[in-house]
Amino acid sequence: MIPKELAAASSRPLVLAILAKGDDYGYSIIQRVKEASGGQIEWSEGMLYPVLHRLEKEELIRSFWKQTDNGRRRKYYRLSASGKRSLTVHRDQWNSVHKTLSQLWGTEPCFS
Amino acid sequence: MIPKELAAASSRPLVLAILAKGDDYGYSIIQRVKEASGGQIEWSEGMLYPVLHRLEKEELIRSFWKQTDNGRRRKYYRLSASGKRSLTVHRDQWNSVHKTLSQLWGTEPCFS
DNA sequence: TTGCTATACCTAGCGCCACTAGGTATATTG
DNA sequence: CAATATACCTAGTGGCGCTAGGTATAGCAA
Repeated sequence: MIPKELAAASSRPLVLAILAKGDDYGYSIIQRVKEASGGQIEWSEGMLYPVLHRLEKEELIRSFWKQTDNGRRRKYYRLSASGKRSLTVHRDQWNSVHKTLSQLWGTEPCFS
Repeated sequence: MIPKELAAASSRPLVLAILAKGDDYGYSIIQRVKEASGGQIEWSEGMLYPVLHRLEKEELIRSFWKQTDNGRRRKYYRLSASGKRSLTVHRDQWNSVHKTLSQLWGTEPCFS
């Protein structure tokens, strides 16, 4: 279980990172995060959708509707140019904090 | 500049990690964090003191007053047994998220 | 037919927490 | 005798995860 503060800090970077790999929609993003984290991170819909709406409002991502074969509709999101830039900023900030924490924990800092 | 969500996620782990190295007081903790982060993380007092009070309320840390030579008083904090346990939990949660992010960013995950 | 589950979207209200913007007090320095 | 650094505190605000609901379609089983 990931505490809410850590969830808040990682939600934007995670969504941006996933969309950097290709367009995706909400329900699928939740499953991807769970998969990528080995089941450690389990997002609720009530957590993700507001994040997506905020990112779209900030124009870091754009949305468009798509129909599947069986008629079910999905709202896909695509990373914008500024979203790509934002992703690297988030990554640098994260790594900066991670380096500090690793150092204090007495383990080797991770420069990746 | 570290965004507020990332600051929120790292404040507890950072304070616990610093106190794990020895007793310390508020004003000094702010400087230690700035130093340890290479100037990247600059905490305000209005951010740190509530954190310390919360941690004390949760009994993860304990406080005691001390007089310096020049007569100025300082409120020192010490990590409790449950605080030490909490530190490792925070570290594991952090590393879990970090591993996921690193993986999605396409860099080698950091297992430290 | 009638549920039940999975998929797929949405939001109002609550509570936590960083941050702003103040306040108090003492020691040092110009 | 101000200005700065040290050292503590807190009320109010806004952002955001989360709970707990809602809507709707597809597929499957009783």
